[in-house]
Amino acid sequence: MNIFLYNTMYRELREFKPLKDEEAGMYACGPTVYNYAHVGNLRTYIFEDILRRTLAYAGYRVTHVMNVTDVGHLTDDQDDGEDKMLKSSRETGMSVWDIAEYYTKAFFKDTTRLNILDPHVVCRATEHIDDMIELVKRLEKRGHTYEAGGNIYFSIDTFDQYGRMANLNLEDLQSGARIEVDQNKRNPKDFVLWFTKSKFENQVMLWDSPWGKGYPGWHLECSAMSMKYLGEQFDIHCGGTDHISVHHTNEIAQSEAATGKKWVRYWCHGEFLLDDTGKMSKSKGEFLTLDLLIKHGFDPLDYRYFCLGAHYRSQLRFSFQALEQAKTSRNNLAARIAELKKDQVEAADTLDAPAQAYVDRFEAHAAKDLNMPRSLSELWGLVRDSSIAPAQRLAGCYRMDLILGLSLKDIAPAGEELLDEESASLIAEREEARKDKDFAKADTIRDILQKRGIDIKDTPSGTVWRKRV
RNA sequence: GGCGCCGUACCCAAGUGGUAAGGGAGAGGUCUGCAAAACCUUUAUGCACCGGUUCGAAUCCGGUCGGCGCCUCCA
Repeated sequence: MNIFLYNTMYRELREFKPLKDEEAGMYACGPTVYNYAHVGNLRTYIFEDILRRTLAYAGYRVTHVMNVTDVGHLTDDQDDGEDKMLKSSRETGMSVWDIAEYYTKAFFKDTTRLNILDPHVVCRATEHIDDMIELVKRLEKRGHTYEAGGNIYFSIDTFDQYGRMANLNLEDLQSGARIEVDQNKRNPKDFVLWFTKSKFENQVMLWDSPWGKGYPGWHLECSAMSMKYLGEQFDIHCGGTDHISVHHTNEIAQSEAATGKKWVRYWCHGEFLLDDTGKMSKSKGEFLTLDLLIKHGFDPLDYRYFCLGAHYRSQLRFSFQALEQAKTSRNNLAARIAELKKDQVEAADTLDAPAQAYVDRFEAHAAKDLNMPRSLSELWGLVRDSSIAPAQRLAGCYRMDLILGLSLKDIAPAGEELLDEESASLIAEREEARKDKDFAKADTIRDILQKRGIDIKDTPSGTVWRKRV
């Protein structure tokens, strides 16, 4: 299985060839834990999960590293704006450390519910300050830094290829210098590596450094931690599309300037999920969280399925109507899987040619830049191909689910779902009514059961029911 | 201003040179006490519009109109 990924660095699909045979190292930009994740954030982690699962499916030993940004950062490099962690702390009365802990837990609770596999390494910025300081020292030694106004800056003019991935034109950037306000910067796109002057009162996250007590610039952690866990050169770095022009651009500059080596081989970026107003934001009060979707009656996997319906590099507009359609579709899929499992049918150990043909196409679509809409379409094709034996179809579906992550194995066989007593007695009562030809009563009970999430089917061989997923 | 993207059926959404995947919704049929499910049939001679290239274009090129994202902490 040869995987092709769209590489932002070259703006084209390129075959994935890892640094080391059989191994794939990937670093994913993780959350800043000052608030709950919104579903737009989560879309990106679903994309990364698909990437990871596809690599593993293809036989690579994957090392998936993700950072957790638990250091408060300025809202921009101009030293204005607010520190998000501090802001959250002030608003909730919790300490910044507790805030970080609380939202980190909330984040992983969400990802777990979405069947997103835990990264092999989760690294917290606050636990890697020494590594960041070491990196700044290396940059200092190589002449890429300068001190001004108490802060240590990275000088982008000392790095040849600055802005290459983002197609930034340095002269255009320079011309914008006149309107910049930070007099400390030699070039307006220079960025801070280490702050020693905090304008914030109550700044509690401070560390000693050769340049004084302070805290790291926000690009630093990803460079320092990714290299620590994956080496100075590694295969894949991914994140949201918004990171291309600033965050990743600066990471590349400081990483490659420090080592003198090419850093990352494949850059993969997930597109945004939009809401009605366009961009999703956390600053508008209530925003779309996974919990909110659950409150509206959706299963987290409905959202995962919804995301699978669009390609990760396409913007996707969120709407409850579209999510509702995804939910229905997933439910129908589960019903078919349940039907295949009926009568103790087990997945076959090996695939015959007809089922394998579907799996082959599925793999081809996944391998071509993670085309989940197409892959999903092959799943549907297999599921409803009645010329193929249930055991074969099941086996094929399970294979596909290794990448899709829809928990198809967990679906109970038709008629074997757990049922609460009340529903069970309602079903029995309805049976009686039908025997007595009291169809009005039977239909009323059927409606009640419907509302409880139980579908009723009267077949020639008796009544069967199914719990919607 | 710089970078980039999109406009495909009623809805969501793939497809980037060879004649429109899939899902949701709808319609007809078989079945049923009625339903549901399942199965069969069905819903874009056309992919914003106008030109061009080509044997052939939703796909390439040019233009027009419309919509969007990033560039500032954000996935």
